[in-house]
Amino acid sequence: METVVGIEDNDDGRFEDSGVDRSSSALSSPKQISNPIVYKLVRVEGDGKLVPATDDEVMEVGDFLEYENSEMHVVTNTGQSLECISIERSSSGKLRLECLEGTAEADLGKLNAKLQILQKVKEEEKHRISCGSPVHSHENIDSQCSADKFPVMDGKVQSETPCQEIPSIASSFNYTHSNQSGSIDQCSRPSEGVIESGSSASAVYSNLKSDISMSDGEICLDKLSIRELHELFKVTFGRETTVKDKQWLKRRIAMSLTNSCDVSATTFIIKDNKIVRKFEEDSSGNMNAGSLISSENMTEEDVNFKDSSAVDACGIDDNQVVSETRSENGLEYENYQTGQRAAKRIRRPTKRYIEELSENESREHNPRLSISNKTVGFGHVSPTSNVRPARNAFSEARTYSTRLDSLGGSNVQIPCVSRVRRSRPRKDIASLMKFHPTGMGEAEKLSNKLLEHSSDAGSDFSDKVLKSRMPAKFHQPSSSEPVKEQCPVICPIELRQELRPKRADPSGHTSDDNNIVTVPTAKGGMRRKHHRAWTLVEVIKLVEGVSRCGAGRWSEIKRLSFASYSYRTSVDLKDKWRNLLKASFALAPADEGINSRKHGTAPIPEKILLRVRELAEMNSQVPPNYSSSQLASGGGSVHGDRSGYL
DNA sequence: GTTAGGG
DNA sequence: CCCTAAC
Repeated sequence: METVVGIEDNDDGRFEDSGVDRSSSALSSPKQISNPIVYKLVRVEGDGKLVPATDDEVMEVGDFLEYENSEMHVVTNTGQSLECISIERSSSGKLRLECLEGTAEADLGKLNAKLQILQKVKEEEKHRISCGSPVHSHENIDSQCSADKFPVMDGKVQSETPCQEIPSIASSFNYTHSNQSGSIDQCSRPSEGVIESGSSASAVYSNLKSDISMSDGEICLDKLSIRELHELFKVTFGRETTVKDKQWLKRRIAMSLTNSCDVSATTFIIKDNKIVRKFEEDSSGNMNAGSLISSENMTEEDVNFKDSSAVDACGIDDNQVVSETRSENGLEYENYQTGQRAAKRIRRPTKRYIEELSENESREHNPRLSISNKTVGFGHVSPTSNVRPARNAFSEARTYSTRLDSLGGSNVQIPCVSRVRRSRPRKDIASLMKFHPTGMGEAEKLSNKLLEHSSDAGSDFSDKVLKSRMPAKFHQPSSSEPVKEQCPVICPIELRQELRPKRADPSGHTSDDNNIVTVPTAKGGMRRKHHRAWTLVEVIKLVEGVSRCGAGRWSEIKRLSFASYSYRTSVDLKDKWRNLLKASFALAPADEGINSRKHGTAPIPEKILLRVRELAEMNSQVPPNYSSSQLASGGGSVHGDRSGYL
């Protein structure tokens, strides 16, 4: 299920490349895997090296993971990110980052938190590695944050409103990327899509890193005794843990912290002092946390954090700020939890709120997408720990939403194709046609052939052809003997049509299924509009049906003639008939019989129109506009008895 | 549920 | 094609 990725920071301040890579890879890998995120469990040695977790450790982790998973779900429900990332900084000075992914999907927030943590860690590493000097102006930090947000925004979705959490996440991602791409060579991952915006962000990030770089003090959850961890856990989760696994506890706490980011920043009493101090000491760690937090919202606190972090980097210590910002250490996390929870909680709401908003918006755009987002956000977070910022959906879910997969702090943007398809039926049909040789085309061909036989050869395959042909056919019969001839003609047509319908049906179904285009209505509701052009065959059928059943008996006509056309409703028939009627009367009386095909505008064969008119007359459906005179002109042809037509 | 009419 | 009123 989940593996824990441990990233160590050596006191040296450098990340082991391997370690980083692992983390990144692990993170990245998840996206590949998609749902199941597999993390490698790594243990951080005292020296800061990453050591593959032993079976026992794995077991522990597994328990932890499971446990977490259960919790994770809860967390996810709460809106927290599934993954728990705990960053520990051992006294030795190594920073340990643990990422846990519960089976449950991680909330965006959690992911964000993770990412942030990871970023922080990375940052710290970077700092250590690249810069020993921590000093950077907060501006940098802020800019970074903002930049991160933006990038994130871009990457995820073009969310107009920056979501605190999301931004934070984004920032975190960015950070990670930036770290990876930029300062952190260690991170195997090259910054990718996310980085785009991140580039600037990365630069900033690098700055941050420098700022963040942990000077010395590291707070390590590791340092904490199990009991302490338990307490922290209890405080964090409100329940006691029986788990004895320190790592697990750490992770959990880290998770809570991540959550806590959302929840509260209050420092943990027990560890607060240590943590706070440590945080203070470790600007980098705090910075990370701060960045996370800040990312969520550029709240004052965040700013403070950043500032503090910056300050810390500079050497200035803001205990409070530091504590908040420094989440890396378990202590820090704790602090966050306790102290910042409130802030985080506040933020969370914003997040969710934002998400919801985004979702709503996205929904408006794409219901499905929005839904998916919702699911993700609330509890359905995909195992992959995908973070979908509402923004993604928000941006334009339709086309795609970028999905951020954070694994082990690596951020991946995965474009998600919105479920909603707006392609038109035709396309689908075309596609279907491709797939199904026998599709509409053939049916049409058949119908065309029939038509050709009956009347004249329409060259066109498509409806146009049919139509063109049809008129001739109809025309002949109508001219000579509307009833009889028409019947024969019609019959073939119908047969063809029938054939076609079957074939068409698939297409139609597909269209229905896939092609349904949802159009946002002014109301905001989605309106599914699947447009299927009426084919000549259909028109013919309709005419026939009307002749048989009489106009107005649409349901019956549908049953009889359009049984195969699932996509044609009685209303559709009615509408079409209405249009036909209109068209038929619109035709110049003189032209009626013969050249009926109007200018190219009216694809419908004159003959058909004539029939329509006849039928209309018979049924006295003549549109008011068209005086009887017109009908009269057509009247000659009109004679056809309904029975005859039938 | 179907039909008619309007948008 | 969709929506709604009316039957």
